[in-house]
Amino acid sequence: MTQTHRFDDATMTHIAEPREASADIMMSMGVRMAFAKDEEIYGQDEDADLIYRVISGAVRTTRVMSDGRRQIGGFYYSDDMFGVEANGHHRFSAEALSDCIVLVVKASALRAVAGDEAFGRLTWAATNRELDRTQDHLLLLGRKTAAERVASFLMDLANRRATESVTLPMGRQDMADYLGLTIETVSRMLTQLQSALVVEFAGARSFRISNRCALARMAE
Amino acid sequence: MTQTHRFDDATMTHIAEPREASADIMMSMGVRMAFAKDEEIYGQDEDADLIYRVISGAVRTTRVMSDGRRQIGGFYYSDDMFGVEANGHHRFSAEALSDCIVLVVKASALRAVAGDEAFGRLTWAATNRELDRTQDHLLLLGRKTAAERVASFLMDLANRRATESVTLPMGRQDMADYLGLTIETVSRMLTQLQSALVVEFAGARSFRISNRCALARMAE
DNA sequence: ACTCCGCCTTGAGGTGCATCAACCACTCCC
DNA sequence: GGGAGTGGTTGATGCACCTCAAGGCGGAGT
Repeated sequence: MTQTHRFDDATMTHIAEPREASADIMMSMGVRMAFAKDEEIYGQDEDADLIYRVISGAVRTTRVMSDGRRQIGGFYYSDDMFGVEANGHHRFSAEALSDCIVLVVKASALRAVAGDEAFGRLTWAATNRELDRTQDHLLLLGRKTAAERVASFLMDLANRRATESVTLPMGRQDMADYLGLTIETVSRMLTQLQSALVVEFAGARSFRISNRCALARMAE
Repeated sequence: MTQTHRFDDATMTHIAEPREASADIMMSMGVRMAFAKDEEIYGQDEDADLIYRVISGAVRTTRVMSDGRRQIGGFYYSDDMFGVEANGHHRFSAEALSDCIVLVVKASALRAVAGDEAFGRLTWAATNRELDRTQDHLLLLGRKTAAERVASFLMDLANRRATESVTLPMGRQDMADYLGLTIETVSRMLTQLQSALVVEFAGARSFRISNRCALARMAE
């Protein structure tokens, strides 16, 4: 979990400033679009001339294999940018995790107005945050046990939020497809974490960390 | 495997030009360094003011958990750049896969000489290729079976090379740590692919694809 | 040739997670 | 309230991969 802390620090320092600087421009140029839960925002292999930013709700990016196996690349919450691609096409598809509102801006237009400099900073920061997250995710999928994956996931989520009680914006299937597990295993690990008095659930979608050290230890 | 093809195409079109353009500058500014097999090139969490490029031999990047479990992030071969970081520190460590020669350039100096423009293109291209590879890797680790992982790996390797017979530059342990498996499982899958007449090995480190379609199908 | 050594393969057995199948808790709608 | 739908949990069983333990094989040194 030192990885995650490092990443969070980076978000605070390097990225917050340029993100804020260009945020106003995005806001003024962008179009707000509403998406219903599970609605597709863009598809895998589609051309990507738009960049996106979550205003409210949450978004997931997914890649699906021919036989239906699904891998979720990431979750995006308020103020997170997504859909920034360099090669001009999307490598994942994006779907609304819940009903949500997304700010959509035409990349070429943003570049023209904000200038190459600011646009570059913006996309660079987004891409880099993405790479960082993906690399942590890689270790999780490659080498962590089911219990560690679930613990890591809850830890990450709690770190983003900073509130006492955390709401899970996604269902078990989405957690499973992010963690490379099945819903049943996710469920079992969650009850296991509860009986170990590490986290405490109020309903299926809301939890509190009872023992942060223990959770960090379990996340490796 | 469409993913991988897409990536290869992208390398050819988008990236080849700027990479070549800045290559000369890197060559002229850089220092050639030799590393012995398994020698560390840089360490995880070290500061990153240098960028690297493989001249000969090969390199791996790794992340190690406290209890010794290891995940390999990627392999780098001739002309591949690695070690390009945005936040100024390395998220993986890098080690020589074999005796190798690496071109090392100070990032800040390269930027000063080549100009922000060219430097930006170079690092952007490198980061983006990295993200692309890592995202494919994510699906592999999250959702593919052992057989599919090994098949994908051989396919990728063969696609990079374009020669009839392909030499594996790494041992079984490195393959395993890249694929999220154990050496035994990797070995078993390899013999399985051989008995299915999909690939043919000449010794442990060299193979030929006998049936490319079958291999592609097995890689999903 | 012989032996040593690192690397790879093969086998036997165990286990962590998947699979299959109930069951439970909510919510919605009549 | 009853019934149906949706999402989550729990249990029994199976299997894919891991673990542990022997070999086999090829290169380097003598």
